Amino acid sequence: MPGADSPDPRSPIEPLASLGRYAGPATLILSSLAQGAKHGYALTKDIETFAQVRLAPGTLYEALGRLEGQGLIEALESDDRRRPYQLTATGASVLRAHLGAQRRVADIGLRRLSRSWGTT
Amino acid sequence: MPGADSPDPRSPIEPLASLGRYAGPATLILSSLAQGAKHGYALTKDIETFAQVRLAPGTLYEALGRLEGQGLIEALESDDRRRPYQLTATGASVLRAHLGAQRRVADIGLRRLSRSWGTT
DNA sequence: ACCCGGTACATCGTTTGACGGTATATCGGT
DNA sequence: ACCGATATACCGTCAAACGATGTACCGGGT
Repeated sequence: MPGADSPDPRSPIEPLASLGRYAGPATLILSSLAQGAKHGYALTKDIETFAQVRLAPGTLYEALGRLEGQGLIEALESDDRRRPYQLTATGASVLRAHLGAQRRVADIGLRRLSRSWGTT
Repeated sequence: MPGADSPDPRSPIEPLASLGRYAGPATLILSSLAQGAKHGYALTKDIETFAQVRLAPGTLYEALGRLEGQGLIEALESDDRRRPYQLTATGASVLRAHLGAQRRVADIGLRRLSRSWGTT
């Protein structure tokens, strides 16, 4: 029986997040921008769609500021009130390395899981 | 050095971490335990090996406490001074869901990257 | 014309996780 | 006996994540 008598399963098992502070707003933003330039609000929506994660406005805009300061993204000047950002070459290579590592780690974990906790 | 004309590339592009606060000590710990029960120090070493991430002692033991409190892992009584932990059934299913989601997101990001920033 | 909800961004205070340093103790090898 | 590796615990600090709040503009419906 899926342990129901344990101390404090504080949240009901949401896939991402739910493991303490969610790890990667930055990763999600960069992954979204990998598709093409977007402004903040569009990022929120896109991320919500492809990752099922809702970033709080504070999280989003603060992360954008940081990523820009690190040269991973850059702002495009806007015609209207929207502030679009695009990935820089550095950003793309950092993201590639990061996602690669993340994917390798996830694969290892999943392999270990099926060995000891076989779904099969 | 790579990309030196941007504002503040604060760290030199280490694969994991380097994107602000690293996201997933909890994930790493659970993934390590998916292989079998381990005590704290052994976890540090294993994680260092399979993920190239060095968890600070504080990070490790505090995370262990939280994970136990959430019923995702449980302590085994020890013969000596080591405190081994093992994954619970809940922990295994949470981990599986999390790694699955993480892997899907990573795949999407990588696919987007190769479309717009072709590695090929 | 008016209102309302969606779009869009900025800023602030609080919480909490990540981190590293320090302390402590034991064990094995030389 | 010493020293480094093993092993855990307990801090204080810092920054990131978050939600709330505030602002403002735009378009559609009534």
